[in-house]
Amino acid sequence: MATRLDRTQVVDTALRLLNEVGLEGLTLRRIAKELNVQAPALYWHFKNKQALLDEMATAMYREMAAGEAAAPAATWQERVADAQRALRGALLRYRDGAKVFSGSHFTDASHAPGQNEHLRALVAAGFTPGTAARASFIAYAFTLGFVIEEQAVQPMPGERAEGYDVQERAKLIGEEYALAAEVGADLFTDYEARFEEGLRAIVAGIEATMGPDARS
Amino acid sequence: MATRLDRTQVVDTALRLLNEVGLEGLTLRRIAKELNVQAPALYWHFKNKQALLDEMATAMYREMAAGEAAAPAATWQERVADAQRALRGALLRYRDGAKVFSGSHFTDASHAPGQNEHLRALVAAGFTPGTAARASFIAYAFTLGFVIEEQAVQPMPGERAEGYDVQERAKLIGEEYALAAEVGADLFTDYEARFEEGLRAIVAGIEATMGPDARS
DNA sequence: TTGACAATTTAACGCCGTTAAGGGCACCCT
DNA sequence: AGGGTGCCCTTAACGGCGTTAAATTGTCAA
Repeated sequence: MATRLDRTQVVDTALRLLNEVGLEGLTLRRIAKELNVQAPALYWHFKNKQALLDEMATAMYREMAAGEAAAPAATWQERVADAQRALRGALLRYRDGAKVFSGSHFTDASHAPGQNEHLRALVAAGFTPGTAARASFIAYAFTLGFVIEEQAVQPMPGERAEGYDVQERAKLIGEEYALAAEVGADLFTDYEARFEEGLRAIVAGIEATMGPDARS
Repeated sequence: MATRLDRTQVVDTALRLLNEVGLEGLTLRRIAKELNVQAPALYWHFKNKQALLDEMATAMYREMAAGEAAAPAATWQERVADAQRALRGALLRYRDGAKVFSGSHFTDASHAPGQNEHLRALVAAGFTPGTAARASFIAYAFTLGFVIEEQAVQPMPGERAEGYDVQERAKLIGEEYALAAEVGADLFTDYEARFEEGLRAIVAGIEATMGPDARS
């Protein structure tokens, strides 16, 4: 009935479906159904499920690059922060986005232009290429870990997973460990502000220990 | 034949098996076989597979706490860094350790004492409880993201996953994006030193923006 | 009109997590 | 000593998963 499949169409459908059913529910049969097709048809376009997931991760990366390019950053500090904001935004756009992303490889070189430009800007600011790359990776690791934890608690903006009730947690921990009990709200709410706070710390730390003017 | 099962025995066996077969190969049937038992027997001890994985994550956390307590840290900076070193060590001890850990909940409060003590030390150094908790979470997110990426490239110390050959990557990216191509070695090797470098940056950043003497 | 080849379907395989039902075995009460 | 009780495990089975093999359709060129 409908026109024939192509890779892009499959990837788009799979990403849309991801938000409805989550990574666990994202089966080839379910994706195929959404495309009015039988599951083995997908194997004509993708070697296996992992190849489809890889393509999905690459698509998410492209969305990130688009979001990043929108605003031209003045300083290297803002550029590093903006890149992480764009990455977090792209990951949050999809249920289990961070897990899908971290579990996948890029198969093509479509990330190279953006990455190259990012490094170029840091080098222009005084970083060596190696230091620029390692510093960016540190920021990337922070963002990835942050969003993985964030999405464990808030699968989608506005939703809340079970088992992370702050007051319940406090009761479970008990009075003996009052400090640990009291910080529940600081750990499981207000991710937006806490990400910004983390970004400030990461950028300041890179500046102090790896930056163009670092004393080391 | 053998003596009866208990939860601890199942968790220990599952963790040992994890290193042989990885998270993907860690099936209930395989675990049961290792215990000379049929798969449904495990359901007497655990509500479902996730409950077993949760217990495995908790066991990993206990190993971390043990590794951390070994060395008494002098400054809050060293304490934060030591906690992350211990966490990374615990995650690296198991194949896919970071993924298992990040995908699981603690079900009991056995993490409370260590967490409480950690916060207590930071508060004694001049942090507010909330700031101490948020700063620790930032460091934790970095470590988690770092080890997830590390284990994607090096599933176990000494091993190397396919698809991360530095020279192949450089060839794929091509000459047009020389900077991106050149930093391959900075991104996919020498994780030990790069983790320490990241730790220095994180701690310095926390100190500058959230610490007891931060200007804000 | 026929043949080739791309794209899909049908059928099946072995594995997965999980549930239902029943059986053995230790222990306790009389 | 005998019978019940409840823990712990087995056997059997279910539906669904990713994946493969083979047959089938649709499309377009010669």
